[in-house]
Amino acid sequence: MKETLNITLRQAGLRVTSPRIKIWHLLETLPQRHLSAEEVYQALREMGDEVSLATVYRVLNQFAEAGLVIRHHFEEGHSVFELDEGTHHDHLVCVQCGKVAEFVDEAIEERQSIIAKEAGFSITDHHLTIYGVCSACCSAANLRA
Amino acid sequence: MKETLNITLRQAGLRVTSPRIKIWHLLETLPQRHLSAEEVYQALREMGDEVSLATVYRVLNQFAEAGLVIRHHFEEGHSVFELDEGTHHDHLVCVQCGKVAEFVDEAIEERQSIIAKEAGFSITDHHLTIYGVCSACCSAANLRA
DNA sequence: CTAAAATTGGGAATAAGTTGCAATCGCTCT
DNA sequence: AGAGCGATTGCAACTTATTCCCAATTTTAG
Repeated sequence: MKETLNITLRQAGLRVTSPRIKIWHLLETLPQRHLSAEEVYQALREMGDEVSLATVYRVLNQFAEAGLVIRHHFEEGHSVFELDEGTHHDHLVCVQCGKVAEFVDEAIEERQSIIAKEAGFSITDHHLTIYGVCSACCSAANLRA
Repeated sequence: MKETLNITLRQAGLRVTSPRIKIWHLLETLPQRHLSAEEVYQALREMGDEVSLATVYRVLNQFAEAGLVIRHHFEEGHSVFELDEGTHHDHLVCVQCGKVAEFVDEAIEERQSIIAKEAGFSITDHHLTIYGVCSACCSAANLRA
């Protein structure tokens, strides 16, 4: 896996540096797949792998540029990054706790192509995000009420 | 129309003030339906209707809260607002010229509800945006190539 | 191992949006 | 129409998210 990263970085024209390795490793191993720059920074700091915040931002931008990660703009006022595993999916975001779930729906994908074609658009990308309250937060709200 | 606004504002629990009238009027009359707070501020200033930027932000938030406008988070790092004409729609954004087109697709809407239900989410909102190159920009690109 | 080029850290700078507060305005009651 | 009170505004100071600047350090080709 380490080899893979070296090669990947080189292909992207990026030198293999400690911050880049740490950030990549974090994204690869953390169970939470969707992280903000700040969260990446904190997570690294907590595991003793200090990387300056400026560098976290720079590296995430470079990774995004190189297509290694995907940047999302949910409704929170900051970007969220996720490793690009090559498998496209859309998102369900809990507006209460911020948790993110993923899904794919062939029917929707298909309709999108049709719509774009009808409008004369040549699709480059698309983002479908469903916002709502997750089951956990729903129950919590009910208890409180 | 003026009466309508008065009533609408009252129903939202908002007093009928000059900034709110100006901003509403702007959103109603400008051909460009999708505006950022900054753009609203500039447009007003250009037509001699000064409203402080802080107030523009406050009013747009209140309008959004009251459901009079819809707030979008496209990929630009700032919110854009659009008058809510009551007809839900999603967006096609040209990544070349920035033009925004709207569309609705019942099949997609339906699938979304199903997906949310399956995930135990209680939907509050959703944004589907298709990014691509519009026909005009496509032809332009072809001519150049 | 060396030097040039890339990268980093840290703080200052910027952009977008929010907030505290005193002055002003809109609305209700008379 | 006028008074009073709470809502609203403008301004400036403050967040938050992110980028920029630059001296010091690290990578990598040779």
